[in-house]
Amino acid sequence: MLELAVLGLLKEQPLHGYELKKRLSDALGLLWGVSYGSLYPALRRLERAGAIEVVEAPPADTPAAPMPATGSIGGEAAAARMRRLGKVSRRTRKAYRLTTRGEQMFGELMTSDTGPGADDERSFALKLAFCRYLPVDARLELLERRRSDLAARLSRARGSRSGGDHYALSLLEHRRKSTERDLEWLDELIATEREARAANSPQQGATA
Amino acid sequence: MLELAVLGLLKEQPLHGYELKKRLSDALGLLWGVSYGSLYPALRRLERAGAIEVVEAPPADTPAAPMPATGSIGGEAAAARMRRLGKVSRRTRKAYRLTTRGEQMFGELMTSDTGPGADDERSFALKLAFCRYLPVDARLELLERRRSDLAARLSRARGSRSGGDHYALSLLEHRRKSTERDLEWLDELIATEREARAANSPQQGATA
DNA sequence: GTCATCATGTAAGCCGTTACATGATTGC
DNA sequence: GCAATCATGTAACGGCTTACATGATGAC
Repeated sequence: MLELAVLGLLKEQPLHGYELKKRLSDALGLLWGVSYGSLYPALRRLERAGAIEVVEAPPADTPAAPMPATGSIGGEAAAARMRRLGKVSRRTRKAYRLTTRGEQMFGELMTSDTGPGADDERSFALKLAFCRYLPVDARLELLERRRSDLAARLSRARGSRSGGDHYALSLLEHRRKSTERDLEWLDELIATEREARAANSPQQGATA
Repeated sequence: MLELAVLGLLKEQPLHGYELKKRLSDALGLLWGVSYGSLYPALRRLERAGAIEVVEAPPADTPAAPMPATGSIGGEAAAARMRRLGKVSRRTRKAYRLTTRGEQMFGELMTSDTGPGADDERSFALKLAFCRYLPVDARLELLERRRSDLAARLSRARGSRSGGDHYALSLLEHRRKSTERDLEWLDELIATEREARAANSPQQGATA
């Protein structure tokens, strides 16, 4: 999971560990707080696996300027200050770039439904955050897999005997409603996706 | 967390490992799937810590009969079949019972806000499922602590720059709504709790 | 020179998992 | 006897955390 997050971030631009950590904690951090103790080992694993490599030419000091709203904020403040002061800040940092093998690995991780925590909340959220890199069909498959997982959970929840006191019941009920709303949301996403696909290949029947 | 779940279940009645696992997977299992590999070591830890002890007199073969809807279902089927057939089924099982130290430990775990995963979803759900054992004030504190955690998360989510594409935005928006609903739900629980407290000690001012 | 920040890493440990090994009891 | 189920455990591993150790750079 961490590796997927790293690969996804590096797909956009080369970054070094410190910056990666900040982006994981800022942009995606609303749903994740990663620590150095897991990030750096992950980077080494990925490097050994040939999925990423150290970039020799420095990455022009976090070049998020031309893009409108892609990067994080906190990381930019310091960099912007340095730029204003005319400093380039060549510290001992190692920026990593995705290799071809890394692209491939990213694709595998994005579409795999096996492995630990394949159907959990965070895993899906992460994949959704990066699913712009997927072809439409894979995107739809991701959404529909999640949908069927949630539907299964919901029917289990509905079929379960209501064992417990007021609090347990309230909890179960709240979770049930929450899952129902998740399903509605997913249905919207799926519908949008289907429309987009239909618009891109209008020669096919629309109701298929 | 596992230990809290075990203590909570044993508070109701003595159980052996196999049955505990079933209840964790059935009743609470909608939000948790525990394996033997973690359950039995946890039982040993708890026993060494003096929180639970092996019950010598067999616990009358899972005596959930007098209670209306407290226990799980799946576990009862087998037991009921045996009862029908007149067998008592004295296998090599070890039933555990909560000690005084265990009661104390349960209280500490229920009210502690430190430790790993103190503010995560599952931890709160678990505590809520057992909070009938808490005094009203502790219950309110639990609910309000959770409320303030969620409120903080929400304000962070609102203040975050909307970095990302359609999918990331949709995800953030959905999570924001979801958190808002969690807060509403918590507010209901808190209100109910306050009413109950007021009803139990009506000599105090109602608007305090 | 010293402090804050940037930056990279290691070590120990927690909490849980899967897979495996073992054995008792009962139904057939 | 044999298979299914009940029941208890161990071994190996995974992934992530906290705490710690180290050092470069730049502001003042």
